[in-house]
Amino acid sequence: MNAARLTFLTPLLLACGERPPPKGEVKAPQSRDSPSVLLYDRRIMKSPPPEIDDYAPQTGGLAARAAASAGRPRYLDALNPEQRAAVETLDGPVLVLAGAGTGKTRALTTRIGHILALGKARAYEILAVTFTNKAAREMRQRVEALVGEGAQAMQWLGTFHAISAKILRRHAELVGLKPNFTILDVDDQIRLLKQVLRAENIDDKRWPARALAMRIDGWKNRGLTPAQVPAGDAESFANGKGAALYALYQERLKVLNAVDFGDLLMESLRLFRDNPDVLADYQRRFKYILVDEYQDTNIAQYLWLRLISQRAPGKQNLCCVGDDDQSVYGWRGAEVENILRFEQDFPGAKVIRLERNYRSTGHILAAASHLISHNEGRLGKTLFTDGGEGEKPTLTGVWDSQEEARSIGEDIEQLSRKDHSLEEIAILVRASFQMREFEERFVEIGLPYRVIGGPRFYERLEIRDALAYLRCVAQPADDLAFERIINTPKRGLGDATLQMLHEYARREAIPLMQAARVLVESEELKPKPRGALRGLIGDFDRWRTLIDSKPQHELAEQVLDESGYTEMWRSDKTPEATGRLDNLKELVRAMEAFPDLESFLEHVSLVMEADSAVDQERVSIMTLHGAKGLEFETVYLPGWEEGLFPSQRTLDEQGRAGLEEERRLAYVGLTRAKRRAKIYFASNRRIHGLWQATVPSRFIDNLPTDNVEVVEAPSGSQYGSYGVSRFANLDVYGSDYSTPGWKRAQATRGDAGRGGAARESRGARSKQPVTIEGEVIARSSGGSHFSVGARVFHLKFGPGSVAAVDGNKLTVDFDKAGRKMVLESFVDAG
DNA sequence: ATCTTTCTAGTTTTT
DNA sequence: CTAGAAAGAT
Repeated sequence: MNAARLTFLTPLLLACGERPPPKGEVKAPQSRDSPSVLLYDRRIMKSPPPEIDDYAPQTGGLAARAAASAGRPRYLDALNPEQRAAVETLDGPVLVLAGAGTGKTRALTTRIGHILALGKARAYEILAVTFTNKAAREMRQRVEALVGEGAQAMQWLGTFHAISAKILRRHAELVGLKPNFTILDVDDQIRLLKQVLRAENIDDKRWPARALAMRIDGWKNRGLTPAQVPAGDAESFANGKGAALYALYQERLKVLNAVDFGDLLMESLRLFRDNPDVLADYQRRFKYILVDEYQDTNIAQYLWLRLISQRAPGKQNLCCVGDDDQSVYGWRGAEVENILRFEQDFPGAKVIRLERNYRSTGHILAAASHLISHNEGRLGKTLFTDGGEGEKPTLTGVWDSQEEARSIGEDIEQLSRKDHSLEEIAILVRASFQMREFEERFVEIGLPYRVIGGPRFYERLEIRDALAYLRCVAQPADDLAFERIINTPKRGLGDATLQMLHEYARREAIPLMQAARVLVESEELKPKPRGALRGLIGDFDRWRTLIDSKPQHELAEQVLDESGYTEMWRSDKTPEATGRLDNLKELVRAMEAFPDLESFLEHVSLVMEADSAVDQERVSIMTLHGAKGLEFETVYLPGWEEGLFPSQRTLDEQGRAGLEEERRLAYVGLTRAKRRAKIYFASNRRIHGLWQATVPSRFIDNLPTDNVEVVEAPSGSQYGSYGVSRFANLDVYGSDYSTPGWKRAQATRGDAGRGGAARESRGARSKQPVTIEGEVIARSSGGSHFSVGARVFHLKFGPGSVAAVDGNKLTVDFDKAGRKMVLESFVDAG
């Protein structure tokens, strides 16, 4: 205990003005037992961002200014009373419920500035956790803008995973790891699981490694070790072998000295539980804890926070900021319950609501608020704005997804002609397959666009290959990396050779690289692979001698050239080869910014992203999930159809909770808009290659009539007139609720149909030309039920005969288009 | 060992 | 429909 306390003081002393000693002489803060801890800490000193223990208040900085004017600091004046409360309520647990666009980040960063200004804690005594690297970066920048250079001393500002990794490296030995453990990405994880499955003779056809990976992730999200996996859960995979496979996987990870993302949290939990003194250190160190996007925390993260925030009773200076209405990551383990339960979890917690919205106009806010009010499990907030009413969100029905893209494209061009910046326009889709049609259309009309969220830089094939080479150089025991590149480019080292290496490596319990080294000297291998393998090992040995003498980016270039990897793509004639070569160049360039190879690799494993330059003005196309936290003048929300949005799958798997999460997603979408929100739905959409008739989303019924305007698709549109009649159909479906999705919703949701939907759709109806509506209703309610064999005519598919009838759905064999499932109301008697 | 064909499955995504 | 992966052919 004593030792622990003393070591804890070390950084404190350093902080009081003394410069840290030169690198080589650094005394490890946690030098209790393991020599490798010391080793690691030397490593850290070199890595970015540097550990700055010598923070001193800047002369022109905030602290100084605050001290000078003994009254209330200037920066508080820029806040509204609630935000100010969020900043100034420093002691005890605080939950800030921050609605969309209410200045959440501002409150959070100002709070950090405030703590520093008052001298309540030093920068390195504040723990600030975010979910994404982007959020962390943004927070750092904004704190920096507030307090100057001091923000760099925020060494505990980062993602849950980055901070856990940092803690774990310091105490790796205590959880059976070496401090230089590797962090596996999803790809490695799956390949490792495949090996485990094969070793257990489990058919990875029937039980795919991906599925197991998902389960294991799920367990880790819930903080469950293999032994703690509930029996029922374990049953569900490979006839009850789930938990056992999980255990085997963990064993393999330990052997490889590796962790996956989930382990970063799991292992730090274990570290804290098994080593109360270590935990106590951190509890003492972090005088103030701030958590962003609390609604997205999973159970493991919640447990982690609970442990680390338990200082002396009643002194949990924990401030969580979040919005229960924006919790959209339930499917990957986030627990809305965490935020709903905050007051019970942290007794005496103060709850502060930020409800003044600075982003959207009145109508948009009203529409969004009304929509979300259909959810039940929420803490409840009422957003308001002082800004004007603005334009009403619009609702447009179109014939099919192609017309949707066409129509939105035209709309954007019109805005663009009126000097609307393309940067301020976004198309937010539910699922990424929706993006393609927009891309195709935009390419056609020459509208510059940018797809956000696609495969990220570091996830690309060529980048992963290149990284695997570098990992092998830096880390000869990295089996997964070695395996990845052993035959890339082709060297004639195929399955047979790899199999042999594996067997030998397992028998001798040594890394693959070492096994290769031994086997090359033997006669086990045929001459050809033997020579190739010897060459490869020789290359790696040579590159490895250069680690300390050559800058890492030059080394990388050399490795890629000499291995033949660059050549492989140069001789590749496929169209994407040039792009891949460019990416490799970009990778080498990105490496220059790092002090050495190791710190680069650490950065990459945690921060799987690279920033791309903003060149030209472009429209953004992204998923609703990807749009969280962003804002745009104009937002297009296409694809509001049952089955797509809300997603049928979510409904099937999560029931009512899933529906509410989807609705929150709709809320997130609407609240991204500052001035204009434009909702679209199509009557037909191609799903898995075949055209399906679709039904407008029930969320459309959740919108308030008074704040939404129904508009026709642009008149130039090919199906303009159908657009109107299709929209009239909205009422037909909206009021007879015979769709499968609706029935399911009613089954899962006790109070379904509370009348709201019906009431609202009537409003929408009043805007429609009566004649068309009458016609459509007459046709639909006239009960013209088709029977098997009847001849029918469909606008898109032409003539056909009915093969089967299922409620209002018909299976029709069309003469030209083949067999399709269509809704009864879309066909006429032929 | 590698190239070609066949099959199958198919949200959302960060770390 | 279409990308990616696994089995089959050379």
